[in-house]
Amino acid sequence: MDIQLKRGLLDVCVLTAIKNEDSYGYKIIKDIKPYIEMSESTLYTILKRLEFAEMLTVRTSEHGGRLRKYYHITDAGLKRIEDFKNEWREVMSIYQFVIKEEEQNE
Amino acid sequence: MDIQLKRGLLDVCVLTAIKNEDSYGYKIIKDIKPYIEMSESTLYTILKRLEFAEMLTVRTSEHGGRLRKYYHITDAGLKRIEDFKNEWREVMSIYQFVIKEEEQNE
DNA sequence: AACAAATACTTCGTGATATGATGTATTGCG
DNA sequence: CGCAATACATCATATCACGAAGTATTTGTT
Repeated sequence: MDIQLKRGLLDVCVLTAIKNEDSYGYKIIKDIKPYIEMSESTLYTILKRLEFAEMLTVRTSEHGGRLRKYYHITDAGLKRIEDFKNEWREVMSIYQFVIKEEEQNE
Repeated sequence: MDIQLKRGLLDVCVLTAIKNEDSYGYKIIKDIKPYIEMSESTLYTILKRLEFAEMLTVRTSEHGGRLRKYYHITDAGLKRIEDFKNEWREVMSIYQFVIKEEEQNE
């Protein structure tokens, strides 16, 4: 999938993945995979960015001898998802513009 | 509108704007404006990129004493629009993922 | 026991890109 | 004359996705 097209979706996908239940890096990637592919370096970059933006909080926890960082969504994170939903109308109108012009030639 | 969300749409919007009729920078911005805002520096950067990628060709022409560069879409440009349309299914599945998870909380 | 694969997180460098700021130059209008 | 509109160009900057490479443990598999 085109990188540029992904850019506007990745942050919201990650937030969605932790919305109903706190989750950790490795699991987030696997949960999102059916919808969108994301490398580890990309995910951890995003998680750091979202933490800095206070859209999620982090809690470190031991699990089977391995370190795990659990991410928890904040109100700002929830609002981010709402904003995305509201902006989707604009996105669809742009999509319609592309499709409409297209049809004139078919 | 969120910059990241725009990134995947701008190129295709510009190509769509010149698809049915050759056009020039200033007009493209005005035609697209109802759908998506774009500064001049952004547009000319995009036009140069699309020219380099051979998705459009340029023809300079005099018009009322003023210089005008007319942009004409190529087959590769048309294919770019087709690819965008095909990728839209993936985009919508991601959108559904966000919406679906959302509904579980409402 | 040896080895691979899976789990889990981190850091660094790079290339792509949207945009503001700034500049040049002409036409048209009041 | 002055200003907005027309029309294009360049530069510096900040953001960001990603590959590469690394560290470390656990869980199969042979």
